[in-house]
Amino acid sequence: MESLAERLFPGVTETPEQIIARYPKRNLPEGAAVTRFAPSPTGFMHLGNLYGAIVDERLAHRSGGVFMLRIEDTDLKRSVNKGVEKIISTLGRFGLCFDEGVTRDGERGNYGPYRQRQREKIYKVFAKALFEAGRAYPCFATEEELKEMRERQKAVKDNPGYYGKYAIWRDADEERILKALDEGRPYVIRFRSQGDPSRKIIHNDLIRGRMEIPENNNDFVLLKSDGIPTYHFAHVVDDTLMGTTHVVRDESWLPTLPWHLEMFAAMKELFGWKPPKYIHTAQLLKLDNGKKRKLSKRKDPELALDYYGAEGYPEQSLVEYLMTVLNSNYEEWRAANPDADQRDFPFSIKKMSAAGALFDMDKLIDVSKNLIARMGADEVYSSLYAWANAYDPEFFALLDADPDYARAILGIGRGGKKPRKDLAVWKDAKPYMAFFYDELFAPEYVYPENMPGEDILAVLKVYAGIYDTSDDSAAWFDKIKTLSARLGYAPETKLYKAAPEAYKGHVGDVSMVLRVAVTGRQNSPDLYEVMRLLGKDKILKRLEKAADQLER
RNA sequence: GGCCCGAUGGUCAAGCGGCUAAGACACCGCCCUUUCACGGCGGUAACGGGGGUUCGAUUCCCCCUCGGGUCACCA
Repeated sequence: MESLAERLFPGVTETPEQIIARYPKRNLPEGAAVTRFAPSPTGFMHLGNLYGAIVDERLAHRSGGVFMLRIEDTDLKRSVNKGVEKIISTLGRFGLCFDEGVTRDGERGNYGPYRQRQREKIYKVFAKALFEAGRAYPCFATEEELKEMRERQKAVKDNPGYYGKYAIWRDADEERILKALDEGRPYVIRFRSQGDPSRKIIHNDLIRGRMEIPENNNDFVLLKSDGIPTYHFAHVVDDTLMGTTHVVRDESWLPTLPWHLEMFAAMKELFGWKPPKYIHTAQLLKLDNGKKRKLSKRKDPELALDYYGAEGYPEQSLVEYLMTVLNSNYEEWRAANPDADQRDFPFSIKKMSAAGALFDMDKLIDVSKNLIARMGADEVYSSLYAWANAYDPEFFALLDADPDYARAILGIGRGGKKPRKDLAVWKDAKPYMAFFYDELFAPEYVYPENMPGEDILAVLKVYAGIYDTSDDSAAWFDKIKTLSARLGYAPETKLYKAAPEAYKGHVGDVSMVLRVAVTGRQNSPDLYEVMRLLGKDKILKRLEKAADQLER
């Protein structure tokens, strides 16, 4: 004769002890943290994912522990083809690599399977054990019934949930259950709570410290009607079997923490299980109409990590920025160790804030500018090259056609004690470099207002005759000074300032004419360097073009 | 609405009973400078309110307020 447990959990042949034996205690040094990144394979990777993953990775790798990837695919609606591939490659770009768990072509490690769908039988074994211990029961309530119930609760201002008198299947006798089973009605397995919200439990969170939270009294779902566990149950089972020591997740999990703790308490009685350490992280917020709110997938493109790739933020910029949010002393450390590897920073949970942080794009841009300013021209070129290859074919073609030229352009003002910081993202490079390429050269001839047209024309014409590629920067500038003086402009700015009435303007004005003619705009990096790179032919053509424009 | 979390300048934040309340970003001014970028110097700007505890509270406790989160067979 088949028992009720066997009918409720068909196909369960193993015992909990057999399974537990397959997941031995890990052999790791004292204090080593085992963490896991456990996303649903939605294919959507966002800032919060990265934020949490950095914490997981740092904790594991700084302690000589293990960083694993577990895929929480218990909800089919959230699964997407290639989702896993996307997760691994995205995190990989940010320098986060897993030691264990799901991989591109399978999985690695002795604590798998690491995809929850493939662990179905394991969960059932433990659910069955809970049932047999009186800590779980089947519930045949339909969705409509539950919905109705919630409405009733709302109407009488009771707390929503499946508890107390609302737990209609909690005390069903075997006869009733068998009848429902015979009728083939779908059912879920619920946890039988013994909690009382008027009592408090003490929880020590690694970020928030000591917390007092009411006990749970909800008979929440362990196994859904398709036999797949909810997140809550899977969390308890997996993180125990896999030996997770630290669970990092965002604070929106705090409200269900009492559920998890009560499950652990039940599992402790049965199998001696203990909960991991919890790290409930603050959320990244955004200011919207003067109000803070959680970043939203629909409304905020900057939530998606793909956004930063397309804009051309170096991956490391985002990591650096997130580190400054994660550990308040990171900036100080970075200032003292400008060239150190970010991984050498003594990351600490103690330095993490419990309060939510507004995502600060200005700060990210600043961080990114500094990061790019520290790179050499070759590194800038190769990163820019890769970015353009993916996002800007026209620009890519130019970069590809003459790598040395591009590298030389990017090398202007780079490498010294006070490097230029023109670039925050790779997208900035095209407008910054555009005038170096005839294909992109789109001049706007705006000359100093104090200069009459004939003087401008004279500068353009005369200079065309005296520019010499072999001049060094001093000789080059001397020529401009001499030209200035000849036309009635002060050869030194100081002279002009001392006696403005004696001159029509100063050498800066004359330089500006040349700059505008050659670069097509009023701002540029060092004009001497610019001209050297452009070469005499281009310079002469551009001077001529500018003169033509003026004469017309 | 119940429950939970949080609260120092516009933003991120240091502070952990006694300070002229750091620093960074942003903003403004000056200097440097042939433009820009960089750099230097300086400036505006904060402990949400009320009660306690204490010789003394930004710091500890309570209440209020405000902000956020969460109340699924989603994670």
